[in-house]
Amino acid sequence: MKADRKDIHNSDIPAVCKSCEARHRGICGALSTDQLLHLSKYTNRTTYDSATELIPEGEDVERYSNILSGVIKLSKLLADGRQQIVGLQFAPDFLGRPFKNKSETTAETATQVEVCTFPKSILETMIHQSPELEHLLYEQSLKELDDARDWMMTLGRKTAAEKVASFLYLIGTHIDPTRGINDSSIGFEIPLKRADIADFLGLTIETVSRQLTKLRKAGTIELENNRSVTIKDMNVLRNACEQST
Amino acid sequence: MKADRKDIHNSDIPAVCKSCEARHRGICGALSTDQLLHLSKYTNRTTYDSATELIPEGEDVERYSNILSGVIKLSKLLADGRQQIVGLQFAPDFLGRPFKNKSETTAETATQVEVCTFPKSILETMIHQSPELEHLLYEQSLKELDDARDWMMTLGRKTAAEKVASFLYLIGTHIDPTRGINDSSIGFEIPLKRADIADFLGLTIETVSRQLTKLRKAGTIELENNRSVTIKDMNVLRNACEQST
DNA sequence: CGTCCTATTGAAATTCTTCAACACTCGTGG
DNA sequence: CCACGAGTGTTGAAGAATTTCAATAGGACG
Repeated sequence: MKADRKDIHNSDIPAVCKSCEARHRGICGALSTDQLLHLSKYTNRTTYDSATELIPEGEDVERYSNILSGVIKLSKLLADGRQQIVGLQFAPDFLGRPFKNKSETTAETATQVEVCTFPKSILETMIHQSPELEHLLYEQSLKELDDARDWMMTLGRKTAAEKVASFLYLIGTHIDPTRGINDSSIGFEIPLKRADIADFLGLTIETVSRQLTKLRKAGTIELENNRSVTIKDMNVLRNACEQST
Repeated sequence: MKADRKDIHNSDIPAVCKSCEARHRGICGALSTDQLLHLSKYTNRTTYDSATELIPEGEDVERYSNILSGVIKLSKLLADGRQQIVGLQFAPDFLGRPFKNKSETTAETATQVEVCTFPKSILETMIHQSPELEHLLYEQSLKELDDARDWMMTLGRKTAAEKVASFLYLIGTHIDPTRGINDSSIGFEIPLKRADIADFLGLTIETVSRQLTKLRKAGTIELENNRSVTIKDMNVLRNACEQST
């Protein structure tokens, strides 16, 4: 992957892009210095509060984004109010649905979020010029598809206890990119409130709460307050995601 | 979309490709006559019986395919045997996971299936030469991602009755591409047995059976035998996919 | 004709939800 | 400074939906 990135001199890079994760691990890594410069003329860095709706379901989107920090939830709504979160996105993910005017999902911030937005048209022009850019977008979609299908297993076949464990495991493995892969114990802030967790897992708030209590009483996790959790041993948690017994 | 396809003279097209749906609506539409000719040297048309495992989960895949007829199910397995079908694929879908050696899912025929297979390496070389080909593959992945997320709503938030209705609606809208969009009544063979339907919906065989009986008694469907069904009115069925009451 | 595979149906058991009460935190305004 | 209300989370008890267990039936095939 690294070899695919354009060989650019750091000095030529637009200032806003210099230390940007989207350039290192996101889609901007596919762009040449010239392209980066061109794009940066139209970009807009913005910080949003938690619980801000960025892309309403079914409405026209005029800008795409790169997520710079924070967590975004993608959700769907039924007419009677039932909700399902169909994906979580972390930095430096690309946010948007290329080649389609209307989004199939609502995108909403779950935490405070910083994004770098740019007009749809600019990116789509660049896609036509740069197969490498389209390739990176394609790769992200394939990854999202793999993730979505993994989660379908969780939604369709796992018990409430396994679902909650799977959720904590997912967050634990995504929230902090700098975490060593071998750290068996980690602590973090859960980026979602109970209602969101419930909507992500296809459960009720109460069931989520009860299962968290059960994990706490079993010693698998510690809950400092509602949001901050410590996984005592990720291996134990991983086992809890799939109780073969 | 049609304007994007290469302008080719019918006489130059390889014989096997002439009436192939993969060329009209599948990924081969992105190929020039020369490319089609090149690819066709390595293709292999095969027919498989129902319940044949084409791609085992986690194993190396050496060939990709286009589905020419029939239905393929993509599934995942937990250690204790619980199974979830994470997608169904119909003609002329492309089958395979590009840019990854190991498949994340098992691909198995649900019905008798005819495929056109070709070596992974040939396609991946062509992808590098033809951005248009990669674009079509990308578009299919985006569609699969949209479908997967739709289904996550079904798995996570719908009742058993709504799930079974959603399944019949999905099949009814995919099984016969020639069907008029306005036909309110349609009949078809359900391509999955009860156990598969259950694995697709995250239910048990018994619950599926009971819900089908309920739909039959309500007059929404007719069941000629276990496999062949008539939807009396697709609009009524669509409403049953999401009972707002 | 017996066996395997598939599907249906009933009754009991289980899981999860619903309903209800209560606790905690935080910001605001008296 | 404290009271109040909104928002969030926990816990218990009752209820509902779905699963599990068990029995039965039909069709395909040797």
